[in-house]
Amino acid sequence: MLTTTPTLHERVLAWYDEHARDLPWRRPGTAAWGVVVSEFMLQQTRVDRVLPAYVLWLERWPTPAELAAAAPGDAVRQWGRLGYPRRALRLHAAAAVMVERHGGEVPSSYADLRALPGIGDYTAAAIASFAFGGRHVVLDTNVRRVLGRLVGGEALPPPAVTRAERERAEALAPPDPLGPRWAVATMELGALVCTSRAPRCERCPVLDACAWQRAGAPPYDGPARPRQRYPGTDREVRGRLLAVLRDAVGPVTPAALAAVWPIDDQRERAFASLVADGLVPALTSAQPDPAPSNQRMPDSSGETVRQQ
DNA sequence: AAACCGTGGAG
DNA sequence: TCTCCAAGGTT
Repeated sequence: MLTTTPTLHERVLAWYDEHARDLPWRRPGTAAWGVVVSEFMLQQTRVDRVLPAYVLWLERWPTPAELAAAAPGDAVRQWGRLGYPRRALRLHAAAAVMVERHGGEVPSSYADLRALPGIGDYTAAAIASFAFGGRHVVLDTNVRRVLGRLVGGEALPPPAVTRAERERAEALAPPDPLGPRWAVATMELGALVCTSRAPRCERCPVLDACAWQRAGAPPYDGPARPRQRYPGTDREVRGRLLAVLRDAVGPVTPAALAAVWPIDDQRERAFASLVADGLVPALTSAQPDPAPSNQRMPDSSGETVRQQ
């Protein structure tokens, strides 16, 4: 019988068929909205942390319309400690646009998706591909790393997406029959095998074709990657303020906020940025439950004030 | 276009 | 322990 050696594409897809994780947003029948929610949550957040949050979110808001009808503050609270809580506000805003301009449905085209708040190049391509079967170049950190090693022969991709990377990804897009699965498969390969720190090259289905491996797996030598500091920065202060505001059952006193960080001007600056982002307004707007009026609530100018 | 925006787990 | 960084987006 006639056998031909599998192509690189076929090998990656075969690997995916055997090793892909069973993630809820990949299950057949998942609504586009589920894909949207998963993609927002997965922005800079690992799968294992997203899983429980994803389930709870969809139980509470199974459709864009239901989220859009909720208060933004509820979205931020439901977001919990996933991180980057502006994503919760943007997801809420995106749901509102879906209701207002797309009949309550998730738009299927890349252009319409790209126009929604919180959706950039990657997320638009991902939703269009995964939820609607479109074929787009999906260039996330995993794909960038996989292609960078496999084709480019480099340990890690440069700090920002380059044109060369995009052209390389387009050149490698498989012919039609393999379709949009190429994107998920390469992402999964990057997540499980071709990892950033300690790649499991023994398990790689295309090890023999890897330019980086062939070159002896040289270390990264590109431009310095910006290191993200956290301790002592405004981000840490924001995080602490957020935790207080998010977890508060009733009104929040200025003293409770002050207790979070001892440096007054830094704390006030962080607070002001939370106001500007809409996070403080969302978290301190009148709740349906507790009685309003003379509650002491933070204000936009400083942290000392009361609710209207 | 460089810097900023949370949080937590892995190595 | 401490560093790195994780399905990015926005300004």
